[in-house]
Amino acid sequence: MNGLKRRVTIKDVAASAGVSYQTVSRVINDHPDVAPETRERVIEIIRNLDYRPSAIARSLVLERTRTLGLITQDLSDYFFTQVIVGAEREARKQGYVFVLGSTERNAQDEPAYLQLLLEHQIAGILFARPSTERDQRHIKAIVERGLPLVTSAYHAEDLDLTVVDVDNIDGGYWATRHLLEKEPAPVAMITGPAGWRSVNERTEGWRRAHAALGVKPGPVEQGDWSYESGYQTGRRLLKRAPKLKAVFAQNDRMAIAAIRAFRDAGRQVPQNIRVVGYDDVPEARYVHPSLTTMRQPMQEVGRIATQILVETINGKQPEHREVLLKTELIVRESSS
Amino acid sequence: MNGLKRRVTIKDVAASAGVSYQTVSRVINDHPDVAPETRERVIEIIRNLDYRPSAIARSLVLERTRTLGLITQDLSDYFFTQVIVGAEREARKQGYVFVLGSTERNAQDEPAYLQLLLEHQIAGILFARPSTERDQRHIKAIVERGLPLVTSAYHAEDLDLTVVDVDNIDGGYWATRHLLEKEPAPVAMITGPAGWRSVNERTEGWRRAHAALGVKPGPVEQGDWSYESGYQTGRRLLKRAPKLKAVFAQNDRMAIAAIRAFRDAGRQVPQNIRVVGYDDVPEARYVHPSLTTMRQPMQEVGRIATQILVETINGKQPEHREVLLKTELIVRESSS
DNA sequence: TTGTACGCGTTATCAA
DNA sequence: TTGATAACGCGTACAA
Repeated sequence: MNGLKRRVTIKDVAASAGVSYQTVSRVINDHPDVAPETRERVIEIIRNLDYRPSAIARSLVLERTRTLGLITQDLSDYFFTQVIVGAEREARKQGYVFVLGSTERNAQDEPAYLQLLLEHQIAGILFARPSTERDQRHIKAIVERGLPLVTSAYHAEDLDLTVVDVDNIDGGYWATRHLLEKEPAPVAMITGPAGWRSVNERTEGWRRAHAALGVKPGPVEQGDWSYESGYQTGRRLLKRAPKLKAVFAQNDRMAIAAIRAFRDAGRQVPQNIRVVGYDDVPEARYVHPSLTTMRQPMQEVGRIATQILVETINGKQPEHREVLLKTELIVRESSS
Repeated sequence: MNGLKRRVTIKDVAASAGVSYQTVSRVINDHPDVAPETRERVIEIIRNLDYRPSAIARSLVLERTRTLGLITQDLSDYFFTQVIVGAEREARKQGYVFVLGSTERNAQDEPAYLQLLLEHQIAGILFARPSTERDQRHIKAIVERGLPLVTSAYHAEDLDLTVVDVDNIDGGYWATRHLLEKEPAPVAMITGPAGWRSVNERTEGWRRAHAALGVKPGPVEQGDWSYESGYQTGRRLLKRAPKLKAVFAQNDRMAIAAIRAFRDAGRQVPQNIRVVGYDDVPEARYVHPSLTTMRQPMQEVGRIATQILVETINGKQPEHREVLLKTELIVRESSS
């Protein structure tokens, strides 16, 4: 077919070194019982022949792979791509690789990719996608199967999942509090879609901040994280509350688009309306006005999630079922 | 260790169905010689037992996997994440999975992940990253190994690679021509980093557009695709050419940041300076002013690249060594 | 310290 | 139409 050279096997190395292939195996796996000279000679040959042990054959006999499944949804979502970057780095460090599960929005075809992943004998799964009700069933199937599973930002009420996430209550609290401290007026909010835990939590933080400062909460509109929805909900907020002073948008995209909507309606940000977003996407610094936002340690989320996943695969019980990392308020023009 | 249930094997199915496991294998692989009733019974049992053939064992005997390697660099780059989305969808459709290679910027650790990929016996590699000189060596190693390789947007002078890309000369031409037709004044340009083929090509298109309309080309500054560099080069352009009328930035990020720099220097876009970007990132519609840009069919690039890769794996010689898809000019406020 | 036999789950070959 | 057997590359148990 194609010009793929025949694979160099452990036997080739053994023959070339004049030992049994068992000895070569011992060298590869750092077993103690092998004479130093033999070891050196074998290592030399391995290098010369550019021999690489077959992960396939190894997996077959060991009955476990060093392959992890990565389930994601939307690679254009900044949060999750950053999680993936951190996760992949950690996996590589540990000698694992990630195979890409579905990157589609459509949750219905999950069985297909799950099947694909299971056929590939993955040792564990990282769920790097937000919670929606639809895939509870699939998650449950994974858990029941006994397959190690760690999620980042994915929560399920009735399942005892290991979750690595950002402290969204805290994040929502400080985003709102920052606005309230500038001026103790109701802070309107643009939320993400219903059913997301991060949405409920950021909302809870927003509520608590108002309670803490004794201010009545402002109006709430629900978006879907997109620019488009940020623009639309921004317009609706203005209609409902023409004297709007401050807005907390639960992600940067909606914040940026809402600012655009305010501008189109003749309002100035931050002079008339102050805005805080969430994420600290790269463009937050460069849009006009630059955007005050809550920065999240996303790569760190991916790193820790992968670390816990590998530990779980190795039979260790995770110490905590939930790891929450802190956000950081980045103040820029939009709230000044 | 952990509670992983023992895997259901072909033998379990065979025993349960009262046939030899060979017969089961025939059913799985749709071989003709099997009695209809036997087939049905086996299929029934397979479903009941939730049996899935082991891709591992299958790969071992077939000496080829249905695993592809994905080498990428920067998941926060819109172009490549979209390519990946298209690639993953196509792979899944064909029964292949992608394993994630390095997502790091650092080209030095490539051997490590390449080794990891090779150990996993990948059937082919998709390079979804831009050309830089540094990894020529690794690419060459892959090609010499006879491993099927398709790149998207990655070109190498001395290697006969199969490349799927966007027609950047054409894109650069029309971006520039659009500005020149608004007003026949020199168009300044903010390029990407030196050494990128896409940069050279967009630059060539820019040059040709000036030639076509008989206008002397404007000044050129080199950025690195980042917002930050767009801001800095924007400022520098203003210093060099205070009467600047039009700018073509080779990506949207730099365009958005340059607009910000112009604003900070007291210039209005598009009233004083018209700007065109490249990519059509989602925020292009929502920044102020909204951004005129060249849209690229990125998912399509990924889809076609994967399709060609799988064909190559199956021993088919690709018809074209280079597939170029067309860009589309999206006119918005920044050039009006 | 080194070598031999066996098995992991599957497909291909050949015989029945 | 079906079954028995070898083979893929490797690690483990045991023997030498």
